[in-house]
Amino acid sequence: MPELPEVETTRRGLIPWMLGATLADLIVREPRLRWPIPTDLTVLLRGRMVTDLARRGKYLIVSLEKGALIIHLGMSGSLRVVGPEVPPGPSEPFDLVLAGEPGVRVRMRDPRRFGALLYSEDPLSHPLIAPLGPEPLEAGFDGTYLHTRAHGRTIAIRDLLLNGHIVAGIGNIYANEALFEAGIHPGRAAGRIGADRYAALARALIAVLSQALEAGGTTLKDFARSDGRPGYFQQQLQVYGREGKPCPRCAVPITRLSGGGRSSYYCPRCQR
DNA sequence: AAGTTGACCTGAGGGC
DNA sequence: TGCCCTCAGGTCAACT
Repeated sequence: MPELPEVETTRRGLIPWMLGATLADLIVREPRLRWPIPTDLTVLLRGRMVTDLARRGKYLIVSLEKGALIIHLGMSGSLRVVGPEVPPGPSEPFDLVLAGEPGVRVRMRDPRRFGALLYSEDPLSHPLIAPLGPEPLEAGFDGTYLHTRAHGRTIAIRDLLLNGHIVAGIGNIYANEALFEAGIHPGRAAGRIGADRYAALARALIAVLSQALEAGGTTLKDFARSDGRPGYFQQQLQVYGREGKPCPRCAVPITRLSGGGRSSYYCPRCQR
């Protein structure tokens, strides 16, 4: 589920609660996520203060006085701030309990268990974080960068965009939306797209991600902000999930290409 | 090296 | 109502 805008929305929602707070406890109800939650983590974390809350791609990095937590929401994850009186549901693997009388906690919900809670002394050197490509909403990302990385490659441009080692934080929704915006067919070989079109694609990615962020992300099914509200960007989706519906630009029906895992949605007329 | 496929999981929705 | 099938926002590991 959560791509860059959803993870960033989550980060912003958590900041007022977590920044400067001390971790009183970690309650693990289900350690079997994508990687097991380390067994000694609870003891390790108690009493440590949160000094920073950052995002890298789709990863949240909770920096502590010493070390950091790395959290990934997988396909179906979300983090919510709840009081101690709220009973945990069956798909809620852990709570990060904040120190202080009310017993406020950050509760992970993750039905498919593709998420992760890991610990690292040096998160930026962690094998999951270090190889990530540039942040699309920061300096250093533009059409020239994409064009260079795509040189000579036959992989479909949609799949190149999904590779976090090329550019961080892009998932299937925003890859499809940006390709529509830029008028590029999702199946086109990445190495056969010119510099000018990569410039348009980089601009489209930045625009789509920024607009989604403003809307609080996209909620198709599972995603909730840290206060429980949904995102609203699904109302602005142009092609994703709109198979058979008219292209907003030319009214030709949107095509869905499944075959091989994740679907591509595109306008067969506007996108080449 | 680059590209493709399978694997990890649960839950929802459609067809019969 | 219920069963079976397909599909889903991610991404690593193991293949070719």
